[in-house]
Amino acid sequence: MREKGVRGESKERLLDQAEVLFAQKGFEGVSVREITRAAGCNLASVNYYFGNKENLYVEVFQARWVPRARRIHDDFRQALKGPEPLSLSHIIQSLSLAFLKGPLSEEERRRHHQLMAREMAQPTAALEMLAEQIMRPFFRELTDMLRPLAPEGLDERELMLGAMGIFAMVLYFSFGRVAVTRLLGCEYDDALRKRLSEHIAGFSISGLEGLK
Amino acid sequence: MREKGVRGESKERLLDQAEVLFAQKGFEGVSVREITRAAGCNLASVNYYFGNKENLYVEVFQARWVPRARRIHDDFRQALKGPEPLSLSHIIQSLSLAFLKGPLSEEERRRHHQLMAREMAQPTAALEMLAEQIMRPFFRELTDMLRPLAPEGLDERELMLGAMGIFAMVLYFSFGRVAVTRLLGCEYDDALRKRLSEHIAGFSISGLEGLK
DNA sequence: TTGACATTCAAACAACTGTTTTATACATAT
DNA sequence: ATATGTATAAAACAGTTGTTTGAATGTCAA
Repeated sequence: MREKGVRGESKERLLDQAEVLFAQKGFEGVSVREITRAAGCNLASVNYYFGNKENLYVEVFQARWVPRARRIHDDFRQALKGPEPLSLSHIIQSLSLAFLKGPLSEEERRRHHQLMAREMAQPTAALEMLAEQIMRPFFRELTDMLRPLAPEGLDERELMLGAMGIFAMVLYFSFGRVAVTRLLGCEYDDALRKRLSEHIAGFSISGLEGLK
Repeated sequence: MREKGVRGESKERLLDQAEVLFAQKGFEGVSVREITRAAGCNLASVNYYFGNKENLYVEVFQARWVPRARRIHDDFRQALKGPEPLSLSHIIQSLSLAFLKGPLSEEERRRHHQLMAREMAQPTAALEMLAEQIMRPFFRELTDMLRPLAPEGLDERELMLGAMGIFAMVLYFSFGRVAVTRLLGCEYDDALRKRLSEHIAGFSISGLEGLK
């Protein structure tokens, strides 16, 4: 039916550019004109493909954010595959590494975390979907891994909170990079990222083990 | 000179309502008309008192956010005043308590953290001022307190990161309440807040002590 | 070639944006 | 009484917003 090279590419370009701009300036901070201009499409194409601006926003999460999240989770699982038995330290270190460095490029990672941070600060229809499809299953998987290793007698919810605390720091140090560098008085380069990742891992391991 | 009862109250009402709305929907998400309507003022009053919308935004931080931050910090210092010598546990517990419960009402606290979270995700002229006037001095004060108690040989920057990690969790569990409750599957009530505060304190104490 | 469908485009829509203007009221100080 | 500075008010400004329209493409199967 459709064979032309350009066919269907507009929709993808729209999703690409919309993701970048939404992450940068938020839903209200970007205009449809800005998105279509960046994507090299006509103004009407957003409404043609997605019905309206809000649907495009949700679709950005569905078609871009979710796959990226799956890549991170896969990267995390891969790091745990090995002959040696799982240790608490190994799990947490792999976890924070997967989110702070992981399979994404520096640019992708910032976009990913920023979109997530925006949703948390001002939830839309997208968060409902993310919680259902990604966040809840992943946290379940994670706590299932941690449970047998955690100090015995540890509350189930305490375990969940521990995992969320790690994410809190990852998100904070990632999307709050401006504040971080301003406070530390240094550049946000690879050296700092490495340091941050080590810090979070070390902090979290002791933190989790102290939850008894 | 001015005696009229209503005199000067418009400006205060504008700041009040602007803070609420900016926290709720962000700078671009709120219109000047919405603010003035909520404040019961004329449309032109924003430009009359503040010159333009952006100045109003910065002034919200200067006139509302900063004093609130000082109240929290004072509350923290007050909790540390006592005959017994300072312990690491005491400091961290007081710190997370001051931010998670502290002197603010539940409503104020959410506004406070949300405004901060927005600035971190998308820094404006306001963050420059906050970093200078509030964040940097407070973190300095905090690290000065922690230094003699921390495990010796601990990097200065490691100390700073530890303090920031605590804030990360406070911010996360506070402004990300929607995600938190959705994941935990429970209401964000006083019981949960208490639990969160205890968790962060416990987690952070072990975390900081493990940074050697 | 025909008809059907998918896609792009420029133009227009009404509604809303931040800001400015002009006029009016009011209390005070001279 | 007059002038002064402060505050409120309605109306208008020019520009942008998301969305819709209708015509013009191009592509495909019959």
